[in-house]
Amino acid sequence: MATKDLPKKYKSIDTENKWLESWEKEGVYKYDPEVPRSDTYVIDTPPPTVSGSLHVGHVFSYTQTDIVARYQRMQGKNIFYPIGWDDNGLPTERRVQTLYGIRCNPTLPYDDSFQLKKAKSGSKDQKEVSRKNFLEACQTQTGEDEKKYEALWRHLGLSFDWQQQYETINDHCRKISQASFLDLKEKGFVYSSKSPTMWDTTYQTAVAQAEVEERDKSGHYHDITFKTDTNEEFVISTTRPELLAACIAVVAHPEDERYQHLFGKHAYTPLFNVKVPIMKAEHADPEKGTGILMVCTFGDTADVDFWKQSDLPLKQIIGRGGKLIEITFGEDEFTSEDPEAANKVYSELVGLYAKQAKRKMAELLKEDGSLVGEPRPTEQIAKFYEKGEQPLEFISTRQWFIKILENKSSLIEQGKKIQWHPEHMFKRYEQWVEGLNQDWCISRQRFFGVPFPVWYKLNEEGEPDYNNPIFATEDMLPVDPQMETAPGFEESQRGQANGFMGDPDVMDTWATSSVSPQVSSHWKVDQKRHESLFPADLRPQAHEIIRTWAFYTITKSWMHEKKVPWHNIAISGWVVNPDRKKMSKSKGNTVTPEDLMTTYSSDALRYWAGKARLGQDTIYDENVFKIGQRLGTKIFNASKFVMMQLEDENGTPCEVSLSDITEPIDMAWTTKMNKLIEDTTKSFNKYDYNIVLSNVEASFWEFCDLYLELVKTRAYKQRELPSGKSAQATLEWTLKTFLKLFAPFLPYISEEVWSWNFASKEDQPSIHRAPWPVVETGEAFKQPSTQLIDLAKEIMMVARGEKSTQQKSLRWPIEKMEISGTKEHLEAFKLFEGDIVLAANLKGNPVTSEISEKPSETFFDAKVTLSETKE
RNA sequence: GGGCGUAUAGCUCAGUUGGUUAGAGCACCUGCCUUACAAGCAGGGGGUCAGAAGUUCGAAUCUUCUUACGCCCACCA
Repeated sequence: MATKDLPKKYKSIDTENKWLESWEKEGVYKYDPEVPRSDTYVIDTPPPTVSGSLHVGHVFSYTQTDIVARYQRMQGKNIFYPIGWDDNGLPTERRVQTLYGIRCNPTLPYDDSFQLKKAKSGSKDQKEVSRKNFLEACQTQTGEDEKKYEALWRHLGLSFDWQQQYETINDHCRKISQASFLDLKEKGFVYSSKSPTMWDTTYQTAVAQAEVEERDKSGHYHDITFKTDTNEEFVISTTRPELLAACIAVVAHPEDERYQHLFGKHAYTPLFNVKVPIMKAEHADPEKGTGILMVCTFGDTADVDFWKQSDLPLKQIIGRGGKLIEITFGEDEFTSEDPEAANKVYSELVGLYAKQAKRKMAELLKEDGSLVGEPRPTEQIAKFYEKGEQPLEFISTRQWFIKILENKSSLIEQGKKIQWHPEHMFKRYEQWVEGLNQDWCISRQRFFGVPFPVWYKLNEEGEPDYNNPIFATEDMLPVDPQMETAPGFEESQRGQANGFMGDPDVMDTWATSSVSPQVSSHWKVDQKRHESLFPADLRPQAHEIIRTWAFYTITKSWMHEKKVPWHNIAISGWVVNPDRKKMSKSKGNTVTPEDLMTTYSSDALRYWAGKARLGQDTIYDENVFKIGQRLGTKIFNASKFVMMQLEDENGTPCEVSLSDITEPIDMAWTTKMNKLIEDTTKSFNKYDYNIVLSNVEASFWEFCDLYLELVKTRAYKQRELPSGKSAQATLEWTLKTFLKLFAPFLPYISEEVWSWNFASKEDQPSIHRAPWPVVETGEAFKQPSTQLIDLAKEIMMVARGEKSTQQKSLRWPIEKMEISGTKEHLEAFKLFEGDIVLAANLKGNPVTSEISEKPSETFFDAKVTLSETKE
């Protein structure tokens, strides 16, 4: 292409649209399954949660992975870079509920005439629909969102192989997830048990330790008087008086002087008159409250621990929905000295949410005279489900668990076998594993997720036999036990006495995400493919999910095959506000990535992401987009200019090759570029892509402002001579090299310029499949030092500085140039004197004089005198 | 309370194994239409490298302590 046909200005949006279509059409990023594992680079891409829209944080981290992928591709690797959508789980359910105004009721039958309609915003009415209808709605919605996500990712230039696309709810993922469950069961890592579990009352599901976060919560101390069976009194301080009916004991620290006389005695709870033992407990802190406290089932983890190692009864009064459930004093474990009075009090509480019950209880205690003074406000910290709004309760339910606790040390060992980038992120992993105190609860009492491939026999009373579950076999997968019949039964026996029932739960979304490498490799489905893709080379992810995604993936890979899931894990930082707090999604969405790409270009956003170090938080700063955008424009202009040097008056390109590079200053430049290639390749191999971009960027500006300025006249005016050819050959090779170095970061502008001439010259239609530059060894790169460039730079600075000080244009002629330097430096100067004369617009030749010592801070003493007139 | 990270110019960040006078971009000031680029170019001002002590001929860089901020974990009566 001749430069006269190029547009005057660079329009990124047109260029980007052109190339993203072309890449897909030409299959530039396609994975080739025939290439051996050793030449393949496998990425375990995070499947983004499909719940609305992507924000700048996604753009940031996904680009960083893409940069690595593109580099590896140019290194000649066959890239396996799939993209999946995480559409499982609560975020989708919540979104569907509000968008369509529907709610799942698993007892309803499927309605095939049901029409999905968007609900009016703000409408609180929710129509109940069957499980199947609900799941269909979820799939419709995620399908829509996924299309939007895909469009954004494509425009951002992420080099996925779109044919490897998957959704975590599809048959394949369900099959792998269920196969994983069965394999772990087979290997003895899975068990189910009924025990107190952290429970979210809003979503009515169990949650795992990893999904729990702590938040500040204001509460009130209630000082309540208890009486003992020896008619003594003491006061406990509690923030949860509503659990009084669930009190099973009163405890104080074994060495607490104040309560020695009470140990071994019993107390009566106020209002309910329940006789409970007064016991010693290490966890009671004499400094807190009154030092004596009630144990309820369950107020917190300490209660759970205490209950577990005691023989005391379990009194569950909080129901799955967070309300106080029906109980009767005088029956079973709910003993009371005065059941009638106790039931009367409790009748005022039953059906209330815990929060309401707390207030009611305060009133009742006050009337009763058991409340000392008024409740006192206090700040406390409570555990919340990360997506929930109400504090978690401990509720005894049956759940599936994976055995983590007995395998901690093996799992830490596995973590050590993986290269962490940055290295210190391993500490987070290690510390998390060390601190675990619960097995991994993988069952959730939800609907949109992967079901457990399990049924239970029902006995003659219709009660399930949990001790002898019926597991599906692998050939049945994926299976939905709610829809499909248990082996050995007829569908008519579902729910009948002596029949069967399907396990109603679904798996934690992490139970699926944690097999993402196996989902991609088709573990258990295509063994040959699995072996060629597993373990992966790279897992990119954010640091806050080291405790979930990274940990669970490492765990499962170890349990299934005693292998690490990947050899490297790259942890991206967060995008933060200037106050260093994580940018909230809502804030990030005020400016959408689409807007930013239109305003600044995809390359500009990628520039911003590429400048950030792995693991380091980055401040959201649109200034950086501007700089990236400017760089794109500069590459366009400079490239155009270089091409102009490489064609004759008719626009016909000149043929030059590396052997034409003969001028010492040109060789000094190529040598400098060689060093850049060497350094950047080293950095890239260490995943320090941000250093690569900074170095390439700085070198490129030096190329434009120094080297190009220095040799352009020679290249143009001496085009027929060897000296001109030397400059041309250097310019061509340098531009080609820069384009390749920029390509992983700025795929659009580099592809655009590549397409002008290099694509046909190098016989490689896409720069993204062109080889990464290697350190050259030919004659053109033999210049022993790069110092010539520095010498030339110094002279240029003196000339430019004088013109600037005199407020003259840079083309203003120089009358006289006097250079003093050592013999060695003057000889070096001779090598590029001609370029200086041309570039500085010097009349005549420089006057040189030899001095014995080099000036202290410069190479030369240089002085220029400007001409009187511009001519 | 435990662990990890960060602190360099007004702002955003580089600074490789300790080595002359600590760098870049943005912003600011002064100029300049130069075979591409005014979204450009040239020149300039601006820093006790968070603080203290130590190791060293030499410290932004290594050690110890302190401070501030961020994150993870623990503390939940």
